Amino acid sequence: MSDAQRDKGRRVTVKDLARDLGMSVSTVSRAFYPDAVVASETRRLVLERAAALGYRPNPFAQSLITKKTQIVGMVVADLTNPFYPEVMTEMTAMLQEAGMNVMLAAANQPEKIDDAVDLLLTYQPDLVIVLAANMASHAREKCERAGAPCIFFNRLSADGLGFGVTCDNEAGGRLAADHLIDNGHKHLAYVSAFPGASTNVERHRGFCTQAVERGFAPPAVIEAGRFSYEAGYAAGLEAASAGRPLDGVFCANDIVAIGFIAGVQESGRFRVPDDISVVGFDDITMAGWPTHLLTTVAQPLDGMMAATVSLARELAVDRRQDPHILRLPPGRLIERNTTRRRDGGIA
Amino acid sequence: MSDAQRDKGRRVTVKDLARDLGMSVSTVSRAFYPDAVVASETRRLVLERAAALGYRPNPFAQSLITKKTQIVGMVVADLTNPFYPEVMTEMTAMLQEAGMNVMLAAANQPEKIDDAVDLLLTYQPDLVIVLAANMASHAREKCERAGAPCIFFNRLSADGLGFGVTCDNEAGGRLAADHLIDNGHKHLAYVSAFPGASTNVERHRGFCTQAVERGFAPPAVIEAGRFSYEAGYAAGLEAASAGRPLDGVFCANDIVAIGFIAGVQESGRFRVPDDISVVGFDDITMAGWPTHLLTTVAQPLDGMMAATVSLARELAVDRRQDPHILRLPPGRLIERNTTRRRDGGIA
DNA sequence: CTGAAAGCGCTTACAG
DNA sequence: CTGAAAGCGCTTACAG
Repeated sequence: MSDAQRDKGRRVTVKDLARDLGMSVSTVSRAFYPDAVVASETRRLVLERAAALGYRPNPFAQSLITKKTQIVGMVVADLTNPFYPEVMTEMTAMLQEAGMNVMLAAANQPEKIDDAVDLLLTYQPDLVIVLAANMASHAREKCERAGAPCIFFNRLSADGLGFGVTCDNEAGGRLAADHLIDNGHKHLAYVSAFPGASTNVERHRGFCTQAVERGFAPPAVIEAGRFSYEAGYAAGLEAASAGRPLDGVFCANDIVAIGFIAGVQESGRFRVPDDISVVGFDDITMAGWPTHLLTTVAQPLDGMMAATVSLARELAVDRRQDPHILRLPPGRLIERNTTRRRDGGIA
Repeated sequence: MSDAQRDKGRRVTVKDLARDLGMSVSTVSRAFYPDAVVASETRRLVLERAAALGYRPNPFAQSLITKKTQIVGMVVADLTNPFYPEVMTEMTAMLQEAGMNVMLAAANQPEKIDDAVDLLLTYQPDLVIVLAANMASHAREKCERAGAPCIFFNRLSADGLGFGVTCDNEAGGRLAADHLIDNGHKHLAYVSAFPGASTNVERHRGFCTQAVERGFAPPAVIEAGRFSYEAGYAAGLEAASAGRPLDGVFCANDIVAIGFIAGVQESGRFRVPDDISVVGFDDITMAGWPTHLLTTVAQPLDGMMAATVSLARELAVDRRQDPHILRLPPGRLIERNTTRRRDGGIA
């Protein structure tokens, strides 16, 4: 029985492995780095024995020297949108398959997100991925000062800085406008969520632009104010009571749309889709449930996650890369039961 | 300008701080440990200067010596239940407030959860919290061998080992039975989710026991098989078509109940609550939405999370504690719109 | 009460 | 190609 195995509670270290193999720790260590110069037979021996003993290098000791931690910080807040939990777990799984670990920074109150990020930075993540959070600019700067570039996923940084992975929300907004217009809708409106969110602004702009280009007046704007069911619901109730003519609505995202529809139905004055068609954005799982069957513009989610993970791998190796924004084409508009053709539709 | 400040990119270290203060690193280090013996004036000076320079001890260097990492591993999988994202982020926020950081282990396929846990263990978490995952026993053993006790949240470990924080699901099942029986329901059924889940088993048992004690036959069991909307939906469709008499249904949890109701409605043969009353379990946010207004047994979520965090703090200090299970009383039954009184009700 | 020294588990110049 | 040595940033006996 080897020394390493005898000592039960303790992890196997390079020293154990070196003694076991009758080599120096330097040689053993080098065997784990493909670029390091070691006799190939030596390397084979080391790796074989390491696997047998269950040796795993201690990442803390490693990072003390290499200044890399293989840790990805993930900042989340404001999880009223079911879009993000899906992304969070799926992307964590992908990052773990790439050998990186995810450390979470979460806050139950927006103003505490800064403390959470501070604590996270203590562990020197190689980079930080920001989901959903309205992270203040100084938080991003703090990350970068600590050597961790930030990738904003879906929603971009308010100041436009940092890395970003998103879809072409403007093109998505255009798809929604085309769908409603092609199906004969005349009275369009946009249900706006958080005004400070790039996603909200861009979807609105695309929807508007396309409507105008196709000869319509700029669509009315209904302010929901936040990306949540409750906000959508209130907006739906209010819009139904306002008495303004309305037959085609594009909502900032799915959860707002689902709330909006409930609000409209609740009003008892109009029905979806009989009187009003509603289009969402994201295609979250819930949108496909028989309960909702929401017509929506899909996000190119797999592509966005793949792009984020691949960018993360690059940044983990070399932080010095110019920040840029990756914008993927939106997914298709998925027609379900919350929109229908009106008289005069051309589609 | 101090040495530390001049050197922009680099973090302030104890050495910097010691030089700045004209003390030894030992003394500086001790100042951060309340139990260490240092002149109180010296400690004051150190802490003051540390705050000014933004010094934060490097947790990797610390953990190399102390063998504590202040890292909590959180294992998640199978996130079809919206209950868990809420818990995950809220509990992360609470743990961060207690100075601990959360590292995630996620897998998009159940069989990969083991690799994810292995990678996680590399970072030597002080303990592991298991959410939702059907973590195999050997994974728990692996954690414990690596020095990280496991806390199972909500759903207990299949082998009953490890720490656990859950609510008294059996009492919750009884509440559901009482509510339905008090309101005159005669034909009860339980919609069963994952048969291997302690929550499923216990809720079923409580519901059954209480019905029998009150003079009813053991309620029928409708197998949904999983804790998901889709599973509930299929069960609802099937139950509505089966033609068996049915007027009061208790579902394994909210998301199953929401799916079940949609399935029943879809069948067109019965309506909720006019023909069939449905009770869920959890009181997730969605249950309170006007779309659903689900009658449900609430989880004592705040209590469960507080208990978990406090147990985590204890275990982070001393791992040697006998594993035990904390079982909190269930929350109230919240009556909403998916149940109604039938003739003969006594309530 | 404080400081010099050893050491946690690694990596990486530097010799040989 | 390999090994001895230094060092990453800390903590903690051990002297004094």
